[in-house]
Amino acid sequence: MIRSRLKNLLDQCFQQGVEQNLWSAAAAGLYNLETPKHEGQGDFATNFAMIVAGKERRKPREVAEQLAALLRQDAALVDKVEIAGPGFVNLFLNPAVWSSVLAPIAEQQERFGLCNIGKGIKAMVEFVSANPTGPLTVGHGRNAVLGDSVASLLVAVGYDVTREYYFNDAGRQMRVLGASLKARYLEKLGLPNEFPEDGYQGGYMYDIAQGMIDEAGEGFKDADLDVFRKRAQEAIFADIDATLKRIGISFDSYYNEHSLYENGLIEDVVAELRAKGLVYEQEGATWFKTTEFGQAQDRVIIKNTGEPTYRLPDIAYHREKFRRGFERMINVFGSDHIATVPDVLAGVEALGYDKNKVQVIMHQFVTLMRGGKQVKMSTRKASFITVDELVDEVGTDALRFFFLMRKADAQLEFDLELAKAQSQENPVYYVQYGHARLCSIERLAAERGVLVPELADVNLDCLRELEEYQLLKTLAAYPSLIADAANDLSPHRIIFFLMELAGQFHSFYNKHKVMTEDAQLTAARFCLCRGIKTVLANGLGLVGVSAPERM
RNA sequence: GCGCCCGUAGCUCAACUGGAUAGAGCAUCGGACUUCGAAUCCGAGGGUCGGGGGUUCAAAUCCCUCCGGGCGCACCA
Repeated sequence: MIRSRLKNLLDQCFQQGVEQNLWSAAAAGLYNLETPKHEGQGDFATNFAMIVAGKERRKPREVAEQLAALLRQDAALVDKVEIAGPGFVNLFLNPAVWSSVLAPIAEQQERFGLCNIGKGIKAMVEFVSANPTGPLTVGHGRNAVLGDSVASLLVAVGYDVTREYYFNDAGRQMRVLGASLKARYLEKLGLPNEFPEDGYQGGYMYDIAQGMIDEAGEGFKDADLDVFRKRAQEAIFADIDATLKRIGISFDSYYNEHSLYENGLIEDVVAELRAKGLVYEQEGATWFKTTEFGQAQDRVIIKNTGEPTYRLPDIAYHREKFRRGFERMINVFGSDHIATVPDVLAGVEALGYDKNKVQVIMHQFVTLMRGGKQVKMSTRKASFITVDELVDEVGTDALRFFFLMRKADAQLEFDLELAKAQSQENPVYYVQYGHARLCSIERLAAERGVLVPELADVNLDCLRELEEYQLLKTLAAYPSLIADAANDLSPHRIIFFLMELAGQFHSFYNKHKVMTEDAQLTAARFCLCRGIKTVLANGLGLVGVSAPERM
């Protein structure tokens, strides 16, 4: 790509300078190549001179002059070099260079923008991981979309990605769930019942109870609590699965916390920690010396009841991730789970694994607004908005787009009323409309019998307008944007890129005709449009939003 | 009280991870459809980057401190 060609040139010049004793090798890898914000500062700029000068106590502009002379050698690529400000070296590329981006797009199509910096390394993205106690809520929705898009990004840059859902269908939580269902079941039959104090109050419990009545009437009235637990769990999981499918998410594997017990992996971890002297007994409980790993206090891993706390299975689970051969593990958590992270990392470290291979994406809450007032949500109480309800209101595309519009560590405000009202002027439509428009141009060309040419036969030098130049530049930036977004685990960058590309296209469209009197120019613009269409479709696909041909 | 996150235009958010004159979208005001889709475009106004110190050629970005908001701080998950 153009950027990497230029980066190579810059590195070459750096080497040449070292060989000619213009500067030492001290600044190797420290300078960067950036795209300036303002017109007139070139297509690219480098802080090279300031970095080198800083290392050697020289004047930046003097270094800049030397670098500029070296860069000017490649006249095919570089048109003009200017020194500006405190010592920036601004590079103006030969205009013809930019249109060269259209060839790889045409050639690679839906693969354009992908790369292999992941080198097939096994990576896991663990997300959602909600226990089956109720439908997915808005917070889960953000987690799901974020995790899925991060996984897609890693796939795009060449990792071998597994999407995993970790859940627990045992434990106290689930017993309460079973008891809640039984109470609702009996209630529906008009029989005496006892709803648990901290039971699950959502209306979905009645639905599941009704299902049981439809199936067997009173047949379950003397059934064991466990039967109810199982019924509830299965029904709710099916529901969660259906919701996830609706928003285009599927998992490669599900990992049940309970299996860690069945396979004796929990005891293994305790035994191993004990052998390392990292565990002790106190007041009937078993403690893990997390203070040895920089924490303020030790933590209980087995309660005096003999039951492990959540930490122990979490640690065992992460050890399994390592044992299964994952080199990179990413966990997507809501901010309310932040406290669990240091404990798990301490456990991983204690067991002799590299904790740096585990990365956590922590996203802040979604604050749900209704009529300017915040809606408080709780899974247990009936007052929550589900992902399903959101999809009903705004659709999958808008939902995914909205959840990705903010970086993970910022809170996300979701105004229901606005989301409904905005269904016509939603930002997602802005991008999709660009794609639909491009499709429409092609349809019209076909109707008029205008030949859409092969790229090889087209003279791209006629793309001389400012808008065309900007579009080509943006298209050329797409591959490095994907790499950066993957590197930062920041899918929101794709959203912003798409809005910019769509915006540039809309401006271009309003100012210039694609189909003109000039056959050469028309041909070149067709090629440009196809490039834009491909990149829009690729970017939308990466974040799981559709690219409609009509709307 | 302690830990993590956030504070940028009236509102919701960006800012290529330390770069040059801080940018978009809503909202407001004013323009553009007999011509490839007006779900669009063009223009205008709007800022002590929460306050204050520091680090250096360069700070919204890093460090310290204070203020304000969110989330945690269990032998719940």
